[in-house]
Amino acid sequence: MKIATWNVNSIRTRLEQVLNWLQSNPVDLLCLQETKVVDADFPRSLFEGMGYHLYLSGQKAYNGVAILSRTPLTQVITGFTPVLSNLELPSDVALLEEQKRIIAGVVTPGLWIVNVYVPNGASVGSEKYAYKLRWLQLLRDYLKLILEKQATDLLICGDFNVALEDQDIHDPKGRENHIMASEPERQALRAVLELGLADVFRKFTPEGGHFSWWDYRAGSFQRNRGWRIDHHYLTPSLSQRANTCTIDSAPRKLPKPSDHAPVIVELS
DNA sequence: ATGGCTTCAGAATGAAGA
Repeated sequence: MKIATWNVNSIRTRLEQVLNWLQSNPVDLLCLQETKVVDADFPRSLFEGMGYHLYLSGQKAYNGVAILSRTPLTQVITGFTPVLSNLELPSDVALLEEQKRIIAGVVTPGLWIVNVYVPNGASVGSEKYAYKLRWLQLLRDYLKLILEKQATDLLICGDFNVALEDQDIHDPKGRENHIMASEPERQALRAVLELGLADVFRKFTPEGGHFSWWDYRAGSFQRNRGWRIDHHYLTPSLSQRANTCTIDSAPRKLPKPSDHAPVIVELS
């Protein structure tokens, strides 16, 4: 089974590229972020024609996530509240649910897939930064409940907008005050992973210098000045089943690319 | 360089991304 994550920066703008990529890379599951379209306007038909079932959580202009799956998913949920609803909901949950950033479902009995688009956070100390940290806190609560009550195995993938290690950044100088690399962001993501999730890319590639995002500006891709911020995190028994995890930078070389590259994990 | 580029929305020397 192959599972890919890709922040496409608008599915309508990237439609042809995503379709072409799927033709060459017929993954079983494709998790998309930044679809930037309401569900009614999502270009479903060509994906359905390729045999995919679509599960969407989109909004106008910003954010938006989708899962494309060759087999139907069950128990598909969007947002945090379907999982948290039996608990006392935090007072700011409505604010955190406004932005469409999380969708999950069951692939096979006991195997959950979660697709996230973690907030960017703008700049360290900003209001959006606080929102990002709070969002990661709620993500932890959400995953804890799924892992305790529902999942035997879980894979969470997506655009995390955090580089956990300095070697995931082309130039980590000044990273302490840089969005996506500050210590509070790293700690917030580590707290999520402490539930028992591991970065499967590192199982195969211990060294740094591998990136999944390159800024559009200043020729960053051509100079390979990138960041590794798109990840697959797996529970231990699922991680044991992983055979490869690769970043496909080919789509980043095309005209009018997304600024992110797809990341693919293969499980036996 | 509070820059560089790209997207959407809608008419802003815009907001947001990362």
